[in-house]
Amino acid sequence: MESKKKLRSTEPRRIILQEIKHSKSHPTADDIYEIVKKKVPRVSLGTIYRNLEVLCQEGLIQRIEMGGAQKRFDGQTENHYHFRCLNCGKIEDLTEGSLEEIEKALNKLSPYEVLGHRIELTGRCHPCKSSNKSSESEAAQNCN
Amino acid sequence: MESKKKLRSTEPRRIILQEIKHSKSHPTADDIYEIVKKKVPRVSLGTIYRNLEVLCQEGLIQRIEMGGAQKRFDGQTENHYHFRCLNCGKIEDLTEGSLEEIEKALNKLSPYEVLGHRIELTGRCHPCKSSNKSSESEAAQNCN
DNA sequence: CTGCCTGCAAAGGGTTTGCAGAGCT
DNA sequence: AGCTCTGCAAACCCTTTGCAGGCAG
Repeated sequence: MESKKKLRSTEPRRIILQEIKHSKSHPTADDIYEIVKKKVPRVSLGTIYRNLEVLCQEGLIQRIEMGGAQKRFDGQTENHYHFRCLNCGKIEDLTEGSLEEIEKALNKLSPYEVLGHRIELTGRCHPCKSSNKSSESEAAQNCN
Repeated sequence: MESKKKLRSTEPRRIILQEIKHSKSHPTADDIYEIVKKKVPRVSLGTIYRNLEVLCQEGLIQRIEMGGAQKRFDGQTENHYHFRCLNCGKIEDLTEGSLEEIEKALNKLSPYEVLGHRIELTGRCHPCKSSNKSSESEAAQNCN
């Protein structure tokens, strides 16, 4: 299922992988570009995208493409769910809880062959809830 | 929560709303453009996008922005789930089944205030499964 | 040495926006 | 009449790609 080709270990590639694995912020391609540029000033955005693509193919990282404009990347490749704050846009992993019962129920849901699934919860993170300043309306839930 | 401003009833807007409500194919902006153009040849893509935006804000339609490149729109505004075929890209609504037990389990999942959620199942629809020609590899599940 | 990987720059696709005129209400 | 909506076209943003040179294995 994964390609397992021989990947070369180049400096940009090493840094990209390492940053995504260590980051908890689900960075965008551009976030990663900025980070890598600090260590490899001449790196280009094209290189970032090409490496993200390759690393995804190898199953070393994962793409998140649910709500929101830009794609984000996740170093955790196990199946898990995401919480996205409608106010500040932050994305967090949901790893706690009884995923099993959900997954069991999900598999009954489709008449087709189910190979995978994605779940994204939306709402407000604690900081946004307490500060209570809504930078985006709640209508964003249905239409961001 | 929804704006409920006075929307004018113009021909493009009427047709756009009607088409999305009647369509089961979760059309993209461009799909809608093609349809509307048959009845209003001079309509522009800008008008399509502006109206989709407004209709979303009013809660009359819904955006689907999970996997896949282009955004798609859905006339059904109730919370429901989608199945996307990894092979042909088709998106179908999942309305059957015990959504309740899933939703109950989901609400326990996040430490934050949960306002909504999206679930997308991926797999193969019947036609693609039987024809068995994979236009995209299954690796696409994690990385499309 | 081989061929993967890179930087650069241009192209691509989808979406948004500024403008002046047209159409609802 | 007044303000929204429209067509048109340009701008935008993110992402992808072609090319020639560079570097890992």
